[in-house]
Amino acid sequence: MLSMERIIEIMAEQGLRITDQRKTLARLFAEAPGYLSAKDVYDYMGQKYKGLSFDTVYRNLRVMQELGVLEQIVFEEGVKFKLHCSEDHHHHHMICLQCEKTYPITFCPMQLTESPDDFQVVKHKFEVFGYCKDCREEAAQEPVKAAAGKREAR
Amino acid sequence: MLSMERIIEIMAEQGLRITDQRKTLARLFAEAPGYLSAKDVYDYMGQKYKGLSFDTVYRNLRVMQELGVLEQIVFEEGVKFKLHCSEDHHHHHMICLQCEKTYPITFCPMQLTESPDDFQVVKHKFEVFGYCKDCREEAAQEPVKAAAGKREAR
DNA sequence: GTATTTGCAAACAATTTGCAGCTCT
DNA sequence: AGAGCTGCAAATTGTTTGCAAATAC
Repeated sequence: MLSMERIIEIMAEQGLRITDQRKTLARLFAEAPGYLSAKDVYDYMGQKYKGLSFDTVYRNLRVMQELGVLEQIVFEEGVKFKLHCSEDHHHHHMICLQCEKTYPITFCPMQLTESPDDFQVVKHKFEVFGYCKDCREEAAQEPVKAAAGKREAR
Repeated sequence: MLSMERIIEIMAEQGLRITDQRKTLARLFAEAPGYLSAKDVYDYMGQKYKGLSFDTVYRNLRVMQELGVLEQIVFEEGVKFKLHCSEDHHHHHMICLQCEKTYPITFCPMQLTESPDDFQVVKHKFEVFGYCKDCREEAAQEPVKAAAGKREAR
């Protein structure tokens, strides 16, 4: 995964200016374990920069996404961002519903899927959602939240 | 797949009123081959009902979705609707990027995916996008659009 | 010094809500 | 008749834009 320094470097190489705000943003994503929404970013950055505006957050998220530093995913609950996976081999993710951390799945179902009716495959999406080990252990300690971990897998 | 009559029946059973507009809506979905956005529905319905308002469309889509008649899917381009799959066995879809028609995939990759790190799986998403036979043939006739069919599969 | 960034306000798109009148049953 | 629909206007949410002032290089 990219380090904060490397992110800044990439941005600088493209002629972008390295503002204090962008450094913080780079650090935030370099350290964030999971997905972040625009609001998450705004809330976090807002602590440090009073008077921060939402549009700047959006602008920077977009710039970083166009640069290939961030990847944007559409969840049912909205759009979220995280560092673009640098692994070059194609892979998928297991995503924790609690902490939103992702775990790679090397297996790709596409190899095993036969295309009926001459369907020409262009792209595919395979995502697994659930609870990661850490969150399950945490849940086991807090009886209130434990129930959430009990749903049936399918 | 549900027929227009069956949809109306389901709605009536729940004490919902069967308005002319809802009948048209039911027919639209019963006959639509692919996904429809709220705007698609509005545009179509608007032809017949002048003075139709967007909020009524949204309200009816929501009602039908809560009833389980429609299913809602979030694409990158926005939210779309289609009749809920009545097949009771779990399955996935191939979705045509041109006509948005869907083709069932019986194979489920989840059976073959091992969960590392004690990840407790709750749900998963597997969707394949591409061009269906019909749209490819159409594209082959129209040289302008043919290029769209040439992208690499992965 | 100059091109980029930023915050502000305002625009925008998609969706939801409150309300008064109209319509199905 | 009465509960449930509908259209209207207005509110909400999420995101984008134009502009002048501030800042990085």
